[in-house]
Amino acid sequence: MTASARRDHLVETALKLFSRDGYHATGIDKILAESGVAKMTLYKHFESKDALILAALRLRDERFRDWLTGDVERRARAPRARLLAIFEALEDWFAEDTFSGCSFINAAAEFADPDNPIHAAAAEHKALIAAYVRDLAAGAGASDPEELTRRLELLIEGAIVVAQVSGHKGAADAAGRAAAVLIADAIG
Amino acid sequence: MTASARRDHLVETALKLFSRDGYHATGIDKILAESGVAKMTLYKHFESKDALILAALRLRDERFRDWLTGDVERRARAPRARLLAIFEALEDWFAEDTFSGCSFINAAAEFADPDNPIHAAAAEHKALIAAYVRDLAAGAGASDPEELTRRLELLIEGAIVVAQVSGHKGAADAAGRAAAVLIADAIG
DNA sequence: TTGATAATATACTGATCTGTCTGTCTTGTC
DNA sequence: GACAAGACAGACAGATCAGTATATTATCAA
Repeated sequence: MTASARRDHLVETALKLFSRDGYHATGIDKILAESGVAKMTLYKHFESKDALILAALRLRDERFRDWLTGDVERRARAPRARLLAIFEALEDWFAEDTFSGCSFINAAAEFADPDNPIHAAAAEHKALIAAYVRDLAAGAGASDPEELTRRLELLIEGAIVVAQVSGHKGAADAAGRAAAVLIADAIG
Repeated sequence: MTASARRDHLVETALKLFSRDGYHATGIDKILAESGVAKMTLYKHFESKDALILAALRLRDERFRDWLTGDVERRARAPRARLLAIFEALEDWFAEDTFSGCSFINAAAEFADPDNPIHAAAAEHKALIAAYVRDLAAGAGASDPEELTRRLELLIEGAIVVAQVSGHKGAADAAGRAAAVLIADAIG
């Protein structure tokens, strides 16, 4: 196994455990045992646990946005339909048996200080998602794409939280219905 | 100081630190140092740290719902107006300098297992909030109060998350405007 | 084959974690 | 004032935490 493949495997394992068990609750040793990587190898690639967390979040960000945009673009073609397709995609996500909320919301919860780089990475991820929504909202002809984006973001984040905290997997469905109303109001 | 006052002070301190720094990141020793209570006193009142977390969440649930309903009822009288007043109340909450998200969302993030009593307490809190919204939605004459409640819940949770993760304190405002649209759609 | 590179296992810091134990001191009550 | 209950401080257990040091083994190119 090459060095960069080992690094990737480490980050992959870290992401899985951080997402499942949380950031503080997941110790370095558990990640090492699960990945079969030596401790010195970890600290050759990353200067600290926080740096590993950041790498895991970067991987998650990349992977999640690739999946979301790909899935949405497969489901629908017109921007307006794609806005609604976001919520169909969310529904599939919530139904995964490994679903345990959004890694970024969870990270921001554990690292509450906005100046913490981990918290900042979470905010950055949300900003990138919002940018994607904004493109679609503008393409759909919303009179105020910014405002529509803000509103749809609320539904997206709300659906994620309700699905995770209360276990209502139908949250995405309800969010989709609410989104339809808000989109109609914003476009006419 | 009487025994129950000491217990209350302990729970109070625990709630403050858990909310500010997180549940795993806050050690028993820090709570004891901050509250000036001896370790044995803690373990006389609570059998474990988890039991203390549960007590802190119970206090928070009680206090938050009292504040929310009181604030909403002070702001408006008609059920429909009260539904909108919820978002004005949220705005004030987000503006507090100690605001660091919802203790229950954060707890559910750190204790992801739905069977964990702490996670269950978070779900219970959200169910009680939803019940309050449902009463208002029914009183406002919504044709489907359940559905309107689901939708408003998404906006409420979404606003909390956006305010915390992205620091957009205006999230409550946007949520209120979206709520107005959804309420008009649900009532006419 | 040789030499360099890199990953390995293991042991070790020193701190911190939850939870237990002991013995002293304060408090309230009769 | 005597007594009992409860809270105190502080040491301790045993585990785990992040991170470092060392010495051995595997890999791979020249």
